[in-house]
Amino acid sequence: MANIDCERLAEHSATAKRAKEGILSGTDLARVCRIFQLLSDPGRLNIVYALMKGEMCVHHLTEVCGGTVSAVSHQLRLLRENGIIKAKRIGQHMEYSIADEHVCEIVALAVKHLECEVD
Amino acid sequence: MANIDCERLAEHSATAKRAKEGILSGTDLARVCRIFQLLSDPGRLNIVYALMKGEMCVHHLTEVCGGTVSAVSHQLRLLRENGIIKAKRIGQHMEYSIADEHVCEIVALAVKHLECEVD
DNA sequence: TGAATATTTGAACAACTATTCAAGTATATT
DNA sequence: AATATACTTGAATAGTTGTTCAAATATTCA
Repeated sequence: MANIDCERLAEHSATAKRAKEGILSGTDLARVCRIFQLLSDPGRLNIVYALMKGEMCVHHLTEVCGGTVSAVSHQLRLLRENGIIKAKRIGQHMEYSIADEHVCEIVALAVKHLECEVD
Repeated sequence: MANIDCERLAEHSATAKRAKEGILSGTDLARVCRIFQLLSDPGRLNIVYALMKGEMCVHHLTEVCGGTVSAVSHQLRLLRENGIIKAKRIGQHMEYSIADEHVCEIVALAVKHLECEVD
């Protein structure tokens, strides 16, 4: 029997069809998720956010972001392995810098939108 | 003794000072991380991406995103508790939709940038 | 009221992740 | 060569997270 919801549910069905057609491929999905995952840790986000201000060595990054040098180093490795940052040796020091500007834009957008929210 | 790195290291130090001044506050950092964390799971990202196409009920979402109804429901709860989506009862169904357009923009940017990459 | 459909929920379990600590490598200085 | 500084790495551990399964709730319809 036709009830008041039929129209709305038909729309849902049409939306589902469109959504199914436009779904992200397995590899695209995995790549986008991986980026978000890397940015989901406070330590790593701090590092990326700090490097957006300029190049720095591990000691300075640790000073800015807190924690131990070892923990920061582990996080730097993850970010580097995933192409978000890059490293260059300068004598005894390693100079870290941003490798993927796209990721910076995503971070900048997220921070900007956060500040828009009124709660 | 002055070596070739001094200038660069002095720059690092100045960058560190700037980075320290501009660091995200504890709560801002946590909120941005939380958003990224919610988007870092393939199931949840699929859900958000699907809802960007329009409103849908749990059954349709499960059809689009795969997995079991229970798993999708658990993920919907997390997204809802964090204000990313909202729900409305329509008879026996729940109609889920986007609550935070900012998050959609972040997802859209991430997907768009992914497609720019040449590798 | 009772059966059917749609969704939620809690508990348990397996998989993953971040940190710590100790030991390792790399470079510079003496 | 020996020491100091800067950083990395591996293993262990504790905490977190996603999924599953079974049971519960909510609504509709006969």
